[in-house]
Amino acid sequence: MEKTYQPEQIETRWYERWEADNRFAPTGRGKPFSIMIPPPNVTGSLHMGHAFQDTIMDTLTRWKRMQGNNTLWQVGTDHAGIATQMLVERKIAAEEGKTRHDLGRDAFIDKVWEWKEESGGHITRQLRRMGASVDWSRERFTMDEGFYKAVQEVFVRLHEEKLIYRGKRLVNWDPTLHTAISDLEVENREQQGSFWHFRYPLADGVKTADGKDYVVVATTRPETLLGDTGVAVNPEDGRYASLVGKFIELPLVGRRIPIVADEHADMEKGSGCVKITPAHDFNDYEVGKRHNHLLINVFTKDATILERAEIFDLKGQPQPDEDTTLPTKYAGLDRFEARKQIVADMDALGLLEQEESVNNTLPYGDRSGDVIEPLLTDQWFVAVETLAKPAIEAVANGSIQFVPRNYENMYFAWMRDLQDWCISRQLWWGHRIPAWYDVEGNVYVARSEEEARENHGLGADVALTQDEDVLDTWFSSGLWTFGTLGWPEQTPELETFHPSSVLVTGFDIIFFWVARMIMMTLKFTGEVPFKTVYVHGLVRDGQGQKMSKSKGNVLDPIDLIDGISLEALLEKRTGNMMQPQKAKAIAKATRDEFKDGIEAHGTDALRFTFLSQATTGRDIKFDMNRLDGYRNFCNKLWNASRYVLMNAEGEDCGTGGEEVELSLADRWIISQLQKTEAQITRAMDEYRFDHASQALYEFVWNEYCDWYLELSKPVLWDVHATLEAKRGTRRTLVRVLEAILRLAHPMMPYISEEIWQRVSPLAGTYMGEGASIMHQAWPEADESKIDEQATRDIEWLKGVIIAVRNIRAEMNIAPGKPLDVLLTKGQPEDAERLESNRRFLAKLAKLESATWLANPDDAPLSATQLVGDMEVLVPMADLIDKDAELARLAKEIEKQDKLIGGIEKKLGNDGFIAKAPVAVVEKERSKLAEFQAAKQLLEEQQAKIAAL
RNA sequence: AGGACCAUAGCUCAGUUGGUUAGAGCGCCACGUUGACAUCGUGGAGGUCGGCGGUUCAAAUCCGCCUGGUCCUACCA
Repeated sequence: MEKTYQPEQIETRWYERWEADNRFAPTGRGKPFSIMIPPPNVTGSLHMGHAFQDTIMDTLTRWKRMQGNNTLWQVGTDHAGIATQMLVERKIAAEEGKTRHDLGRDAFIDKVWEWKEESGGHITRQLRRMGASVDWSRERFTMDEGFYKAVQEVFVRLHEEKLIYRGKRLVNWDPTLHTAISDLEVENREQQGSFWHFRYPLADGVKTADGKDYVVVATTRPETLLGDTGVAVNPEDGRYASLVGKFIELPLVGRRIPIVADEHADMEKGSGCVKITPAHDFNDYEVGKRHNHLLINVFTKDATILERAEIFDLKGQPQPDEDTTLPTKYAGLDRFEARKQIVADMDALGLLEQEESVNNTLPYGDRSGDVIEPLLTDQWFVAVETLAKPAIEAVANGSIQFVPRNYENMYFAWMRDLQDWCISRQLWWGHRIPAWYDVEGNVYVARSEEEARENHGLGADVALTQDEDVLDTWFSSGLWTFGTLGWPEQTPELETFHPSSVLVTGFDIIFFWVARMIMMTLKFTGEVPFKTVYVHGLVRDGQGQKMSKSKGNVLDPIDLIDGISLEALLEKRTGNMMQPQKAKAIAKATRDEFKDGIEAHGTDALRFTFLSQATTGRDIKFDMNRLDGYRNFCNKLWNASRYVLMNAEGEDCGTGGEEVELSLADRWIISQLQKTEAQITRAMDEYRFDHASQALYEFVWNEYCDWYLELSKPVLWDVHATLEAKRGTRRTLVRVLEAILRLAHPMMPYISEEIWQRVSPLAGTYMGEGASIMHQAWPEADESKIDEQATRDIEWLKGVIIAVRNIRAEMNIAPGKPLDVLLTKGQPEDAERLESNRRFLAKLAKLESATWLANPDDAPLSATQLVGDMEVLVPMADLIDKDAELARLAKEIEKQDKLIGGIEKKLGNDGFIAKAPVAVVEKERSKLAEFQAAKQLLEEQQAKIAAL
């Protein structure tokens, strides 16, 4: 073995081997366990959030596989409609100077497929680097033929049940991308804006109660004035009661619009009057509905002003008889230009009462960066109310459990307040809506054009055209768990692996994906999509900032694995930026944080870091220092294994079941191993990967390496040790290490496999050529091997060793100088303990001799330490530093005093004695006795030294 | 504005049903090249558990208020 751990030499090799040996596929034996990967964007690349999530899924999968489950981790990618389309549009613009419209729909779609073929492997290659044990033979893509079938089927069936309908409604419109987008794709950003207070003149000579011939309304979007259909006042508002039913003469437009009473108007806000623009505001739409207003749309799809308004009733029917006149001067103006112009014109008319500066939050499209406009368009919707009921029930009755539990509240909160879901997108890349129109605009929903004709008796002479729009990506990903298993066919996979066992996902998409999956899956399979939802936090940078390309703080997991030079990192972060002006600041921040670039750490260390940070919190501040630490941990494990192999290979390890003699250390480490196995299994059961990783770390480093390996040396290097003793120690060394490797494997697959291949033959668990740790049994704790006596004895031994080391450090005695040590007082068994552990003591504490002193009064002048109530004495007649020792003792006594004081206070409290459980009181009393005894011994020692 | 979550060592985080001498890793200080490992070893320093109040014999832990932070919803007249 190499002297240090070199991950790059083993990782890729092992992954290729596992994949070639088809180790990832379900075995077909055991209880089914399945995880469906949350599909990443096919043309995207792996970010830290993916890497984190994939680590958790792989750890679960490998663990369940080792436990003998029939395990499927199914992988796949998402077509990510808008993101992918934009990417390809930008690419053809750059390379060919063309738009998608220049190419036409079919040619453009071909381009997207080409790009998918070219770049689609990127993210799956990265997944492989992370060690993901996914069944590649079952890889799925949301645009696959089979999956598209499922999508169509769902659409058609929902439509048949009238749970999908088409309507003219307000949606979040992205004027740059020309499509509706979901709430998820809207980012609310706060900023400085203006609030314009306008005077709206009353028609017909009407006056307000205080004699004015106008009312004041305020708006942040003056351009929507053109589409106003009324002014609302609160029904309780005495100031305006007389105006209800009267009219306004809408400035600039001249339209007569009514004043209505509606509780949407808040008496406290502004003047208490609010303008109503049902076609351009979600709240106003509701108000308009209550008062039967028309919808007056004044925007084009580019959010410029129309020449003539488009007027519809609330059912979306055009109203050809209405007056659509708009002022000609605004026609064609961009909404923000129109805003300026309208403000200026109102001002010129003396109707601008005030311009107020306010902070307000505006919706932005997260892809385009454009301000989202509520716009009236024809869209397809899912009526979610009936779907939501069983979905709420499934979580309420425990069929689906969230981990951590508190996310269930978030789920319920959202589910209780559902809006119908707009599923159509004005894109080209995606699942085209299975609906056809004839020339009259009648719509036929079917699985194909043929079926549409058949079902509706339409002859070949009737021209049909398919809906131009595609479905929201979340619509198809809502079908992910069952659509990928072959539904609507009743496949064996569907039978075996659905419902899936666990969904691993971030809390940010609970609403958009998790909730919709639950609704759709219950509806179409009658089953929940998954039994458990493990919700993790968001990976942030070391400062707690969200990682984003525009902030220039993203880390590529692969760079943490392989390392990257500062230059390459700078290029990655500042090259090809959307906002080049930020490059300088980003470069500086990057130089400050990574002045020498990033070292290679290997996949296992990265995975272990993620797991150790997988706590129940919502933010995961990625910690480079911990990454370093866990790389070191890998090295520790590596070197411990080197030691074991050096001492075991070619030696008698008792593989054949030969007689052995187990030392105290052997019995102790075996006992500790059982506890660790139980601990790790429990932590995994509870999804506490931080606890699991810590338990492993602790056992490997602080018990196996720090103590057991050291304790094995006196046996192995002792020429007088019996054959059985040496065999016993070697057997324990290799068996415990072999178990460690199996425990580590789900978390650190590569290093555990690499070492296991060498260790397992020695441990007698080798299954022959071609065996892999991947399919070995998960270690089960054996209670009968827990040896509390051994634990106590080792604790005693450690106590003595630490006491001597402590004296050395405090007294400035060279670490290598052999010492003569005396033990005295203590318990009757302590003398025996000394006898049976002399060789361990001698080696680990570097003693010349260790002697039991029957009569404490015979003790020479010494530096002392307490181990329980036993004294460890290092005679120091010649070299004692009186002051140092007195100072040390004083400190110790002070510490004891503090403890004693605390307990005395407790015991002095009558209420405590009367009300606390007896066991608690007893415990305090025995602690008090212990501390007092210790203090007494220290004081005796202090007196002795002081008398010098 | 409403709601949720969070606040523990210099940093990143654990801390079960209230009873622990409040822990870990990293960092820091001192010492150390014995044959697994300097990606290491040994020893050590460092916390009034955000603040105030309450419940209790007992609070890091339960409750209330305050401060600070994050997120969601809403407002965006």
